[in-house]
Amino acid sequence: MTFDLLHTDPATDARAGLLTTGHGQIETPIFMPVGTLGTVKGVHQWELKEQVKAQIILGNTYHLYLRPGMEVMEAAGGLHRFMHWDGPILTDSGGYQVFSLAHRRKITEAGATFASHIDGSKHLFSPESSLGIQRTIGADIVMAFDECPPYPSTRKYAEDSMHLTHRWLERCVAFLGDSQPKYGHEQSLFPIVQGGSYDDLRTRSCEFIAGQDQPGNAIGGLSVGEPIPDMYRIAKLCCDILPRDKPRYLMGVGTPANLLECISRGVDMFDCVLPSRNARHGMLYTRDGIINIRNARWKNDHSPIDDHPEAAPTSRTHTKAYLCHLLRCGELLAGQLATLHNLAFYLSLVQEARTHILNGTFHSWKTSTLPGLERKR
RNA sequence: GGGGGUGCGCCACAGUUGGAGAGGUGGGUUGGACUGUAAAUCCAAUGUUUCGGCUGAGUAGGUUCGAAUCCUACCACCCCCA
Repeated sequence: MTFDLLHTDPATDARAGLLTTGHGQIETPIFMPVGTLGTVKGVHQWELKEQVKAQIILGNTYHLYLRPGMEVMEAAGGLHRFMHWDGPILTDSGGYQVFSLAHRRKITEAGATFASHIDGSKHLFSPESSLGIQRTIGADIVMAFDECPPYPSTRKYAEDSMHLTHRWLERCVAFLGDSQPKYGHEQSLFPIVQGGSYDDLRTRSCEFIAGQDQPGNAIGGLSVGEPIPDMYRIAKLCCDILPRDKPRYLMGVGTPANLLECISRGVDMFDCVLPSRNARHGMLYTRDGIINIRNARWKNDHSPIDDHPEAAPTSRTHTKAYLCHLLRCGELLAGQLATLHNLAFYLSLVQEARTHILNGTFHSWKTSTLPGLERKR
């Protein structure tokens, strides 16, 4: 994998780059739709490519390991072939499930033992097993197995957890060095910075992670309930330390405004379930603010969902009243149209940011764009 | 025409051996939440009020200390027979 840093905005730390993987190129800054179980919920792969203009999507190690399981995955020839997606894929390591399924797991030095949320059966996720699974899934970017600690965490917990994540990282690096890709394309490891909301821990973690000299670096443990100013402060602190010549991935972030703020602090890659999950729950993101399309006020509004030229084609041809109706009726097409809308919006927003970075107009564009994004309509 | 059954809140359903309940479940409606997806999920409100209460179980009576519950009449709906 290679990363070409094309331009850095003079007024901010925003960067435009080009990431080249075994399954094609990614223009950064980029937003990566989350496709936990080998599908971005409600959206077909054709639509992802043609309408959303997704350049890379996520899969999840923990979830794909439980279902369909690695026997099926290997027989399918990996996730790209299994789900018929020929673009780049990044897999999360299961580290987020250490956080989100905390009540179902136990952490030891060896790894995290989960009681499956499906049938209660016990499974050990270790740095080695997580990376082994990610070898079988065949993602282009594989994530280190980490502990994502909750917010708030005591300093002692955050520090111990950070050291554990660091020790696990060394095992991830060793395992990857001792194993081979299964499907003939390169797999690149991204280590993950932890350290909770403690600046000195974050600094130490960034230095340790950078020292591993992997193809890219990730910032984890944010967007877990901390105040937004803390998220921004830590994102900046990390970006200031993590190497310039490698992509920086802020995991699990965020709202459209979060994206612009973090792009301006030097983040290159994002993923988040908000645009897809919230879409299914009726929340639409637009340049003019946030719409809860279920609200009574849209019931008889026959204007397009979004008439912006970069909006999803289905958002220009279908009306708010129609989507409101579908959602209230629980129709499957509602989730599809709403998800297409939000993901296309996210991708066009970061693409527009990229254009402005390359043109040197990012700062003023960001300043004028931000207020509209978080308005409630 | 005869017999049987059922009637409550926006709707449906369930429940009641006489000790009220502005209660239950589901739906609808009106809002809200959601940040490396246990989420097409979850939460709240949904008679009226001057926030003290008030009114309330088809309608009108009756029995009773006390009735949504028992009795009578009527009304509505459902089922069976003709």
